[in-house]
Amino acid sequence: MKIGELAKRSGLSAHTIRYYERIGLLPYADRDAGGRRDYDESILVWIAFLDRLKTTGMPIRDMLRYAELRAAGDHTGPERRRMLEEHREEVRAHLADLQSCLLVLDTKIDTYVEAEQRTHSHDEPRQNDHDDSFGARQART
Amino acid sequence: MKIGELAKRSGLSAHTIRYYERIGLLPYADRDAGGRRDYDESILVWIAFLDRLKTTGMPIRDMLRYAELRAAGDHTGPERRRMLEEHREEVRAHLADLQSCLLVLDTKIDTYVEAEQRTHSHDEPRQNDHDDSFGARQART
DNA sequence: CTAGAGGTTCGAGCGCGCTCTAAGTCAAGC
DNA sequence: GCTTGACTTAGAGCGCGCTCGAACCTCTAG
Repeated sequence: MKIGELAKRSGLSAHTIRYYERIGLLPYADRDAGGRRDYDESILVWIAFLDRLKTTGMPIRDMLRYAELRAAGDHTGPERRRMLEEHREEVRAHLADLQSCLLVLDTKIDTYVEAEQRTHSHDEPRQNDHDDSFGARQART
Repeated sequence: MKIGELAKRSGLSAHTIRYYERIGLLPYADRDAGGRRDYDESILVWIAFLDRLKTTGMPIRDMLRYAELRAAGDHTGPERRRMLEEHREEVRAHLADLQSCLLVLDTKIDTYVEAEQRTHSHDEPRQNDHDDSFGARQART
């Protein structure tokens, strides 16, 4: 598989794939006679895993560390495990954070909905601005 | 309240507070006789709200848009509501994403745990590398 | 034989969200 | 009066994660 097809199948751009190889996130790919990268299906699994790490907010430098440990051999398993466990805790914490923010968003939206309902029933609009306001004080954007 | 105290109480740095004012996320603060910013307690509520938006991944340019709408007056309520609703959907989607990644992480960690158990019981270590491997192929980091 | 699609390398550039520096002002305490 | 320290401004710099441009090469179809 050439880089273009890998790009399509992995969702990364060809540019990004080359960049990842450059920094060591992806292995140095075999080249064909013309010097072009030729990939094996198996790379997709590794990219998918990297994607999970990325989605969950792991910085590239940590993914790199993980990749290095992996390349260093089987005996680094325990450290890789530790990395993932630590990361998992961070993800859980972030998840909890997001959930609590969601609740706040919900109530905030409710406030707007109620304000609109009041506006539609009787003709006097009202303010709901006791919380996140700075309204007219900010003139220039 | 001076900027230093606000920094402590809001968790932002004084630098960041000035930066937010500059770009319009925070209102232009009143200055005292000596030209120093003097804040009212109420700013904390707005900062807390911004923090939620930030935590949930809203880019600054969108927060700015929200702030502008707010400054534009009460009639922009519906659009602000729309923004928040849209944002909420993104947050929900991201949350779901994270949760599914967490599951993958869990099973990945399990794999490592099992590998370690095998290593500890009989002396022959084993590989678990059918998935995210590129092991020895990557030499130079 | 030629055109065009898609590949190569190297290195510069970009968008984001801060973060920091420099040079100066001001107010309080010794 | 002098020092200290928190503040002011304008503007440069940074770390991250790409993203793109330039110049060149190679394979394939017509």
